[in-house]
Amino acid sequence: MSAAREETGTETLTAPAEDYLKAIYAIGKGSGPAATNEIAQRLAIAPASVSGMVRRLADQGLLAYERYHGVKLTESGRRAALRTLRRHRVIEAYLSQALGYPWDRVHHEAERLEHAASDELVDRMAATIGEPEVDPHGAPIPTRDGSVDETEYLSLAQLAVGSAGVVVRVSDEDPEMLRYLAELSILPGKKVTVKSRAPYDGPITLSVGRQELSIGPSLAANVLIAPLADRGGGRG
Amino acid sequence: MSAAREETGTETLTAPAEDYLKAIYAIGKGSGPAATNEIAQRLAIAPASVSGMVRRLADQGLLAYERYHGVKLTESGRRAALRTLRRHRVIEAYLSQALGYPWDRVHHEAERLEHAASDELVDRMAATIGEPEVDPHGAPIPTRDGSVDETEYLSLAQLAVGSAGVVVRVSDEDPEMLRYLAELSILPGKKVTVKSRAPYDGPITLSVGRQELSIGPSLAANVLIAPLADRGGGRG
DNA sequence: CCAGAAAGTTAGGTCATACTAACTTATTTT
DNA sequence: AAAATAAGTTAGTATGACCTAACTTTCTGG
Ligand SMILES: [Mn+2]
Ligand SMILES: [Mn+2]
Ligand SMILES: [Mn+2]
Ligand SMILES: [Mn+2]
Repeated sequence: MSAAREETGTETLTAPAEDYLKAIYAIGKGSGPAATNEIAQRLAIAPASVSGMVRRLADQGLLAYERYHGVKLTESGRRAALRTLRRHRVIEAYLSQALGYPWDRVHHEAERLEHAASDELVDRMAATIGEPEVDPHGAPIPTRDGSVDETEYLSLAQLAVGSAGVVVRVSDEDPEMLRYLAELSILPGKKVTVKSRAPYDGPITLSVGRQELSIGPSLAANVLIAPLADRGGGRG
Repeated sequence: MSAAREETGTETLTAPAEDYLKAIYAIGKGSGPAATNEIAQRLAIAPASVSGMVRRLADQGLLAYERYHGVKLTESGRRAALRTLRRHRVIEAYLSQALGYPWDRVHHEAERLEHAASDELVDRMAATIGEPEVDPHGAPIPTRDGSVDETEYLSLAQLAVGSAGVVVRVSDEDPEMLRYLAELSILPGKKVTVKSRAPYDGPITLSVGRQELSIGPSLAANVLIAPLADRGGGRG
């Protein structure tokens, strides 16, 4: 076996490479293999381009790649992904807490800064705002040494009718959605109770605080919940 | 004249393009033309590569380029250069003031962040630290609308023996030099008096506060001074 | 189990940015 | 003013990252 250019140590990754690794990590959280098409879709890139990039990343020892069968992160790839994820989330938290940046725009800004900020800067940011454990959307921040809370939560769309939970996390990419969630006051930390769910992708009615409201299932799918132990938490 | 692709508006500049524009601005402060070799040297790039890049920037309407005779910034190029310079210096000031970043390392960090930070972020940073007018090395920060103080100062190497001045600015790129200057307490705002200068590039003796010290001319050339009006300020 | 659909790859471009080597133009020196 | 030197450009190559079009492999459902 003619060993390809293995990881020689810490050759610096390009911004696109870091974004690929993050995307691959996000798909199947490092467990299952990530499909070319899904990577392509997440990054808004043609599948053909993904094939090419994936080969390069595999040559660098960051991915295990089997032609026609998707990719998985290697240990080294996972470390790199988590390093970028930490940067991204610390930056989001810092922008939000230290600079009053609105929560619907931190993601876009962090998406570029994550590739430019040094570890030292990121650590200083984290220290300055008191070593936050989650970003403004509730996503857990990996630690310096590369561990993360990988708890999987139910989405609001999966929560059983009648049960209650606390919003732990919302998806962070769509500014318009974030503004709408804030308007409805569906925010990390808020307690919600599912009142009803209409069939055939119908609206979900819930109470947040003292208000009652009704949202569509695709919005609900973007809100993750930690169930409060009362009336069972499984899918309804 | 077959008009090349003129500036169509605000096509986003790449990081290398922004660095070229900054370098060209720094050479001859927008007045004289910048020589290919000098651009190459500042950016640590081969002269041949500069020829290529300069042509592309000229095609974008950012430079006036005459083959074999160097380049000048156009109005649009100058604006772009000052936009990047503002980002760079605000970032340096912010890192230093808000995050306690040491002054010998802010430049390196800002050199990357300047290409990733949005105008909004830079403006928030500036606001947070009270709209600074100079960066940690004393360089003036361009305003949002693109004006800068372009006062030219004498260097400590040019200051007449016997005359005094205030350190306004030191060059910012070499961390080791910056640490040494801090050690000698040659810092922006400090008053210095030139006591003597030995011929043939000999050491320059000066007093800073109550201490007397002696530095080489190449270090002195990196320290800019606002003369205090007493015993004439011209070259000695 | 096999045809059609879906998924994925290769082939062949493009663009930006850099390099070295070879050449051309400009400047300086004699 | 010619020769020598310095400065600058072109030619040809490489790499990374993207694209579309055409092809191949895998999956699926009848
Ligand atoms: Mn984000
Ligand atoms: Mn990114
Ligand atoms: Mn600087
Ligand atoms: Mn830069």
